[in-house]
Amino acid sequence: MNDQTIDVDQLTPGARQVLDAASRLFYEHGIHAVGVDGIAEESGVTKRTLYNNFASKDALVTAYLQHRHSSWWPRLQERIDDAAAPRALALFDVYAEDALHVTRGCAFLNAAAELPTDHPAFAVIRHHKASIEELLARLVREDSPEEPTPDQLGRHLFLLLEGAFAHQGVRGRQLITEAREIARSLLQ
Amino acid sequence: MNDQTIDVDQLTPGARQVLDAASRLFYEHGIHAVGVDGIAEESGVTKRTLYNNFASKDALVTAYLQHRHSSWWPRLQERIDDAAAPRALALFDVYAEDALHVTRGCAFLNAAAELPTDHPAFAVIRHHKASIEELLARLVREDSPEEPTPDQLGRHLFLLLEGAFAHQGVRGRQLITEAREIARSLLQ
DNA sequence: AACCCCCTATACCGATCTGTGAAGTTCCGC
DNA sequence: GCGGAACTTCACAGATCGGTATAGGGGGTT
Repeated sequence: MNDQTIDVDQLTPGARQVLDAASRLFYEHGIHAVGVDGIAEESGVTKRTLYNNFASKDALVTAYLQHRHSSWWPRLQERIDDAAAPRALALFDVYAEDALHVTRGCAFLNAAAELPTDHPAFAVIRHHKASIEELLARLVREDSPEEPTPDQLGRHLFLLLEGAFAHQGVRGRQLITEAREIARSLLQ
Repeated sequence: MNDQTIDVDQLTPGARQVLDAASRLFYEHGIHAVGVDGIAEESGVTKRTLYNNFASKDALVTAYLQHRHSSWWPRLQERIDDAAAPRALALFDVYAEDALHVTRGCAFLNAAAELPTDHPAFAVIRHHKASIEELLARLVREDSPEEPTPDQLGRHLFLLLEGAFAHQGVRGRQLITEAREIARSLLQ
């Protein structure tokens, strides 16, 4: 399924440093505001090493989002597995915890705001958001089988979650806890 | 209140062309992806004229968002005035109509994703979003006085609206109509 | 030993970035 | 017809952009 995911453990040390530095800088300052010179300097590696490991800046941007998704997703799954019904609230909990260091909102929506829709990374963005929406829909179907319209409830929770997350960089992190409270009341 | 708004009618013709072209390009391609050379070329004026009317690219970015808010807000108010209760749904209607040409989601959230938080335009972004949230809260208080927690319902609608709008560039425009349907059911 | 891979350093490419300088033109109100 | 605002063209500055070139060092495998 995820044939494109980045296996961090098999990256060369230099490549790992490049990806880490690029992730920090892209998220903090935006993609177009960060140059490859800055990434190389921040990662303690020369541009030659950067281009030995990543074909282009665009490829590095794609790897940034792929890695962000593929390292976060198992952590979310773990929290879902440990949660009691309604497990959908576990997503809000994870987002609320992340909010302490994820101070500029959703990295995927931020990237979508900057990239052309035919950029290779755009497929990663769509995959990430579709995964979350499908996960919420499944959790609602399984945990609230008496619900007459589980699909609509799933989308309802998705909009609450993403609305709060999208505004995190503008409004701050209390919005996500308010969204969780609203979601909790919806799930009885 | 709005001492910083741009009065389009008293801009010089060249300045107006610059602002229009910059607005198109900033929204379509992002702020950092667009250079002043491209804005000058697209607007049919020279860079000299651009800098005679705007102190810097940052000032032009700020004017772009100020104008976008100050030209859209009266149109929204008009629709609110003409709407029947619950008037909050009129916001969803306006967003749904805008979606036909506003294909890359919210210009203010997109800008917030690219700009540093101390950029002058960031205050415009916060003002815009606070205005919408306050408007929704007021409409709910006035139209649904029987509601036990009108503030929470207002925030609930805000999150639905903004969640759908934020995803418009990724998921397309049917999400906003689904959000409207959910909002309608919440308002009975 | 030879080889290969990954790394280093430094210099360079053409293009583009924001912003400025100087000088000349068009148009409008007085 | 004059002044001035707004415009034009052209050139340029200094920096930075993404990306490449050359040359060599360090360590592990065979």
